[in-house]
Amino acid sequence: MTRVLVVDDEPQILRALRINLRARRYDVEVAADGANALRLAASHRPDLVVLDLGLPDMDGVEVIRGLRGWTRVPIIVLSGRAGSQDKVAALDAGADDYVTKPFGVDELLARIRAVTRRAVGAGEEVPAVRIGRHTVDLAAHAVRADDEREVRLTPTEWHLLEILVRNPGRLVSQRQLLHEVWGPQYQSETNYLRQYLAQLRRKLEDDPARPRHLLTEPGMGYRFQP
Amino acid sequence: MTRVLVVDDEPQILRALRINLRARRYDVEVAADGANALRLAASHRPDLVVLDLGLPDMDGVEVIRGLRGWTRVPIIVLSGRAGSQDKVAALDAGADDYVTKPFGVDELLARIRAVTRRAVGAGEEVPAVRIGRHTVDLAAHAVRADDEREVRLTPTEWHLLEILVRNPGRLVSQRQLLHEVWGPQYQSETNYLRQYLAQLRRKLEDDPARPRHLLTEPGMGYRFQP
DNA sequence: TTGGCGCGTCAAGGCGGCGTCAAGAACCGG
DNA sequence: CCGGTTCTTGACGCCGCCTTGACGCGCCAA
Repeated sequence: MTRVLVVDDEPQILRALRINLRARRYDVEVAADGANALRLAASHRPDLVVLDLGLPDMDGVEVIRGLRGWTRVPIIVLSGRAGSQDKVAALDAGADDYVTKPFGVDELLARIRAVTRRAVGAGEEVPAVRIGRHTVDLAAHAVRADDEREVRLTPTEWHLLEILVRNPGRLVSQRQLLHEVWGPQYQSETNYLRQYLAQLRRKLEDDPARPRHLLTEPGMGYRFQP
Repeated sequence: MTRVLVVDDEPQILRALRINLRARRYDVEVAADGANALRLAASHRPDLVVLDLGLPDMDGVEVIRGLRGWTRVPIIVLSGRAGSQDKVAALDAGADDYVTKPFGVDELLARIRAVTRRAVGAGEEVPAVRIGRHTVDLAAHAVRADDEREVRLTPTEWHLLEILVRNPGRLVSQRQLLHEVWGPQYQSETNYLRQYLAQLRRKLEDDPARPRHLLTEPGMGYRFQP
């Protein structure tokens, strides 16, 4: 059964969605604010998140980022704001769809079917990989050495490592890395990549001079080798 | 570069989308009716289809079904019809997103990024090809020998190999290879091709002196034989 | 038979890209 | 306001990739 996490602060919408989704044989969890949403998502691992952007405690886009830090679960955004800026921000933060209130329940259900249909086969991921003597736990956003010592990574280092780890064995182009970490206007500043890859190797690889997991493909990009 | 097929019968919309997408470095093909859309999709294998539902020759939902019969390429529907029924029908036929006209270009671009982002690594077909004792994985940009050893290719070698492999069994002319790899101003520098084909054979063929997969067609071009 | 063309092969040089170090700028918490 | 961390920018040596030239061979036509 498909598990859905519905995040909204308006009780009547929460109730309406719960009833409709339960009737369609979905397994429904609900949260009324961002903090609870992130907590529930981590503990219950839903197959889909329906997220209202107008939450009392934090910005909806921040919730998206919080989820995207460790999971690729489909996210459908509900919002009263129909502005182009809001849509672009939410979608680029990692949302899969954006529905403007007021919305038809039929339409929302169809969009739910659309995103979940595509998600099957994407497969559950293993958010814990090993690099040298270290374990990278994407879900916990932490790196532990074998001797229990924590390794600290800066935000940029995390962002970079995350992209590479999410594409195990695959080459990731320099352009793609620059785009995703520094923004679309960066595309030739490869010195950034050299700098941060060196940092990551220093912190993670057994022999930073001879990386075995964070590999350079000269002229093309970088590759994480499990 | 991401290939986009835009299907619309209104020339001004076609033109606006083509300009905007080209400016964002998308490779754009256009079609004005459903029959041409299906034909172009089959021959050019786009990474994304933007489809107007109001076509002169056939119903848009039929186009979606025609595509879904053989490909999981992401489909974004454009439509002037805002009715719930139309949205549900298109989405359930296999569309990934539904945008109502008039739409903001920024929003459409964001939705394009959203669906393509999800598509990478998901439903992609697995273009893994064998040459001699080696497996060429185009998606991962990697070559593995049967004994698990990685074979490293330079960017130019990759570029060349990719063109040949994407045209299995077909003759690719020297001019086309030079154009695509070195640029339009190169057309007679066949020594480059000799040089790099020899490299590829050395790295991939069992007996580089007697290639069985990377074949020369004297005076014309080269051919990849699966 | 002989010449020419096209292809495969080898070798050498230039140069761009990569890893590295270092220092200044920007940012954040106290 | 200050100290520490993080990010940005510049410089430099070196390795490897791209380019280029030269040579031999086989095929075809004259």
